[in-house]
Amino acid sequence: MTTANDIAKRAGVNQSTVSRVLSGHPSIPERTASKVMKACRELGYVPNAMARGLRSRRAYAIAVHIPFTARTVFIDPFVAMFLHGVRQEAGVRDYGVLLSYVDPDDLSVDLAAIVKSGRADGVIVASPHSNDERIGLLREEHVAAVLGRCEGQELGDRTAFVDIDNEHKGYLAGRFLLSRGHRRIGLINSDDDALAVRDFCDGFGRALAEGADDGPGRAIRLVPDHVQAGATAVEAWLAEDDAPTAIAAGTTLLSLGAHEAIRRPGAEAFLLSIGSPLLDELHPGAPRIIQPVEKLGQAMAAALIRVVEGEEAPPPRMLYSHVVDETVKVFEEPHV
Amino acid sequence: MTTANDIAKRAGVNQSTVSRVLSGHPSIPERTASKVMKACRELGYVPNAMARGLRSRRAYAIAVHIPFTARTVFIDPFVAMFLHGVRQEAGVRDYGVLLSYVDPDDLSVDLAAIVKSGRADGVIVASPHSNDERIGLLREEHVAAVLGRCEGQELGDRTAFVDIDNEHKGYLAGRFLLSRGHRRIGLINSDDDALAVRDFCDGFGRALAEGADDGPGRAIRLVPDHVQAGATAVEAWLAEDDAPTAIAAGTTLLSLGAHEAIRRPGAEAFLLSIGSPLLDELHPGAPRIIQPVEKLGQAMAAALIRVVEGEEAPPPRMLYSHVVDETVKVFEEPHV
DNA sequence: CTGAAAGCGCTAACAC
DNA sequence: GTGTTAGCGCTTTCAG
Repeated sequence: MTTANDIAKRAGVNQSTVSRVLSGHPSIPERTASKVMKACRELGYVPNAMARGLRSRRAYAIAVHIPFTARTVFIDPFVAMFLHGVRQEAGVRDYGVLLSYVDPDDLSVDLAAIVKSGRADGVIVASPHSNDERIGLLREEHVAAVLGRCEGQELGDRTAFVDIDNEHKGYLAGRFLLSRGHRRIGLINSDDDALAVRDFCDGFGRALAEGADDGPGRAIRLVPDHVQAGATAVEAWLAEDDAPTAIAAGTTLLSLGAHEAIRRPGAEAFLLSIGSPLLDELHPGAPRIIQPVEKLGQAMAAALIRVVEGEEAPPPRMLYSHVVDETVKVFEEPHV
Repeated sequence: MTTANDIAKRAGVNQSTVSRVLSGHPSIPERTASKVMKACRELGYVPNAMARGLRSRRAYAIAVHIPFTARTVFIDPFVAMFLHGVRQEAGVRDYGVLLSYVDPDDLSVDLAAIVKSGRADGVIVASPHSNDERIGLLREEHVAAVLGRCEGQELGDRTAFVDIDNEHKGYLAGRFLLSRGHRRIGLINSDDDALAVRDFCDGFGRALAEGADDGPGRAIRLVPDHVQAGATAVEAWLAEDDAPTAIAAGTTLLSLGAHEAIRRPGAEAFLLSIGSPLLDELHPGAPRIIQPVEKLGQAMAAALIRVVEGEEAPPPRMLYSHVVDETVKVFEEPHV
């Protein structure tokens, strides 16, 4: 194992000089720096992260907490894309990414422990049900964390918020369908009690109020978040007398289910799906809502790293979706 | 921040005794242990992983290297399930899981660096194209690693191999279709040059030789690994004169594509898919090959941890798939 | 600008 | 059985 001391000897300088060169300390003459760098290269030196972390009281790593219990996680590409974004941003800033373990049978896992142990400097909590009690603990322990939108959460000085604006997403969906000339528009969404779902519905309702024939009461249907449930529900809906002429689906799985339904004989409706690589494969070119999922991962990582590096927690931030139709036309709704 | 010293003072013992208690050292009287544990609980003590790692020269963490560039990774639940398995096993053994960052544009990332830096004790390389040159470096640097099957890789003393037996999987697929009475059976698989694909085809060919009418030459078709490509190919195939009466699909996406094809008018064939939560959603109850994906993650993590804990690298290990049909009947092929 | 030296919190000899 | 002690490899004062 090569240490900074080995480099120092080889370069004929003091070990602390090696440290300074490697951490980009100012006022190091070119000549010294290059000597050191050369020695590093020759010996294939990689600084020991533990020693560095122990001394500097920083892990240069962030943890990502994702409840892997949900079956949906295995199906919806959301998580993979999100993680990709996190890694990208963390990688750029030379931070490691740790998967925070969650025992499926024991959700009482201590989210703060991974930070208290010094393995990570902060946590990204990517739970859709982020208003659980454990989050309060993070703030109490002054653990750096970034969360999605969570109602009723106080802003700790080490807590940042970044999320996709689901209300806007729902509004966007409604506005888009209206813009296509539809007046009886419907939304099928998950019956999950996640905030994301409620916000989406709220936004959709707001759009409805601005131009649809139906009120929100009749235009939104909540079903279990499964392909088959979505297919069944949409099929039944379209068979009704006052069936909508256009439907938006609020989740990836329901989108797939809705696609099943509208191609069954007798059913006919314009369908707006949630976009994902999966949808692109199965229904290329379908009108779809594009969510900035990778960007969400990046933004959460960036916000967290900012906090752990001592900057003030940035103000809550929302990311906005857009609609793509006919593979070229992009539909956007300005967000206030 | 609470340290072992704080615990020691509170419990009225020496700091090293605290260390001993926490690392389950033998011959510690019940009374001392409980005093220490009590103090830990009261102060919410979490040992500092860096200090521990620095001293013991172990990170108690493993890295997972997954090439996140491939679009397929976002669609196929394989990766999420695999990661789940890894985390599960690592969690049980109190190891952290680190995502090894891969710059999509720069695959020259040093796989050994994460271990040399002391952030992780070993690497799981989950690349499907695992016969790339970087792996040789792992062995040269004596980095603990666990790989899938890779042709031509020498066994380093710190290198373990665990993989799903794809040859067996192909054989299983062929045998299953034959067992259902089909004599003209076909396989549609990815045209990717991954070993996994070749092995699958080999195994399928072996089964064919034992009882199908066609030779392997005509019975296997390779197409790009996309839903649409699979659908088109299967549709065309089934329209031919000597069309197979049963088809196996070799990948998740091709399975979905094949499903598209066989429900188009005029096409008719028995279809054996690759199982996944995604398939369950879209085509519940379809005959399918169940691969032990989570188990693969667990097994790779277990093998790696064994190696990093100083045990000899276990011999290469294969995991076997089975077929589920009619939601109850399980079809297995013994593996030699 | 660079060297010397003091630890970060823990583990693991080594004493007793 | 438990205390004492010497570091692990690095960062960071403090001198010079």
